[in-house]
Amino acid sequence: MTRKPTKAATLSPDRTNAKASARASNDAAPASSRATRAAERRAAIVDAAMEEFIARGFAATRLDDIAKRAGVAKGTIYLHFKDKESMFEELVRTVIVPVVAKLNALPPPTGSVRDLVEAFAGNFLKEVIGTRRGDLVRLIVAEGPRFPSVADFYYREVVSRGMAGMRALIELGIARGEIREKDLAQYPQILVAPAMIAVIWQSLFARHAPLDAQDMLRVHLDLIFGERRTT
Amino acid sequence: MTRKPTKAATLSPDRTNAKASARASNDAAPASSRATRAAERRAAIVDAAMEEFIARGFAATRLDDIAKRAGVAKGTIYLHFKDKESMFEELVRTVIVPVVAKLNALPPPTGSVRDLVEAFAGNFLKEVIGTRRGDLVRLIVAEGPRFPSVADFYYREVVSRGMAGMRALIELGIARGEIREKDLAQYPQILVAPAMIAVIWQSLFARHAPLDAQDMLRVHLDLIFGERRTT
DNA sequence: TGACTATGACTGACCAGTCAGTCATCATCT
DNA sequence: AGATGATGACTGACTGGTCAGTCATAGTCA
Repeated sequence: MTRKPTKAATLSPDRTNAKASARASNDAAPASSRATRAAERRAAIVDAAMEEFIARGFAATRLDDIAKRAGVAKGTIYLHFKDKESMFEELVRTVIVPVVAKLNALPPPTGSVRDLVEAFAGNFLKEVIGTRRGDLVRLIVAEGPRFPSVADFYYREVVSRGMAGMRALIELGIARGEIREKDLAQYPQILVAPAMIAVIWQSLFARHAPLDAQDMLRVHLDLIFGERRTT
Repeated sequence: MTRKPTKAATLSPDRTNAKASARASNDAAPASSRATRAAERRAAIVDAAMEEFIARGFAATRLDDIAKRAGVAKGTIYLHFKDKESMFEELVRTVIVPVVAKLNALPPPTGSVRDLVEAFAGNFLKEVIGTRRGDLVRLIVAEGPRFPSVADFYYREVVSRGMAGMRALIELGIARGEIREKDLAQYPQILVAPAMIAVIWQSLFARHAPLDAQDMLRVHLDLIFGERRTT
């Protein structure tokens, strides 16, 4: 009963309007090859899906909403993705791969280990904590158990690499005498734990008690490296 | 069309069987008053719901499954809870309240601050990390943004109290000279971060790389209090 | 024009929530 | 004590609505 039969007569105008507004998002891009257009649409779908999945979680997200937000018809989604599930999986891959690429392009180890770690933390603060990317991390924590393939991918590409990198950094710090606690190299998790907590805190409790993540990370690094002497 | 008319004749035996098996779970408890029975059923529903929500998340959980697991008809659930949503909210309250009660029954501050914190960590390790309770924490992180009331409740009852308690402990440690880092009292999050990470790690990555949470917490405490001298 | 792409109405499965009916338990009367 | 009626806990088939996925049709580009 909710479904209106929708006379064929009203159909055509509707379609035209819908299309016009959909196009509005790309806008003024006449020199697009078919392939380029397709890629743009795919990107729009990925963005929209990310937004919706973060806001509602996998199960509660409607493909109709993703389509509307992307300015695309529902059927179009199925030209790019097999089904909802594999869309979610590919989405995570698509968003995470560039981050991993960035991490691999590590700045060459110059200066003290503390400076390195601090640069890292600064980056994380700017690029992850309190951003869409941070929400994605929370989403992975949320959906991980129901998407082993996503959890596996995330572990393989991000967690294990990140841990290895941090461990190397810690070992360097120990060798140079900047870090006292020898066993820390066994648990790089301790180094990154406050950063992860900050990510989660921002999306759950920022409303109740805003957290100065930057200052917290500073204190944490003081704890590990010893208090900073000058400024 | 899918629904079979189900002859009335087959109905009666079915009912009897269903009831028998349902009763089987309580079993050999003839001395139950109406009220007692009702409480037991409610508890069974809460347990079953917890299990299902943890395994599938809120949106993907079917009330039919909860009912089946609890050995109860679907309608019975609605005698105890208004709807799915408020069932979830009450579930979280029901499970968390006893934990809070336990925390309020703090052991009197005897011995060093490190011993106190260590006892605390030991408890957390045993009672939360790698248990259903730990999974519940992950569930709250997962569903929090879609259930502000749950996030609020959790913040009010657990997080803010926990933070206050930890802060007091840290200040005591600083006053007694056990803790160097003065600013730590501003961020009790740093103290508990590795414990939270352990909870999340266990439910996401234990399969790939099991984590010795106990040892990790030991290292973390060494970091804060300085290396243990004896033993 | 012909191949390819996009559309959105439609279908079928699925599921939260309802409610008419059943029956164990309890209260009251004889 | 035993019989009779009242109560409300419990049941599960059913309803109304939702939504993933399909496909006939329409549009677009080379």
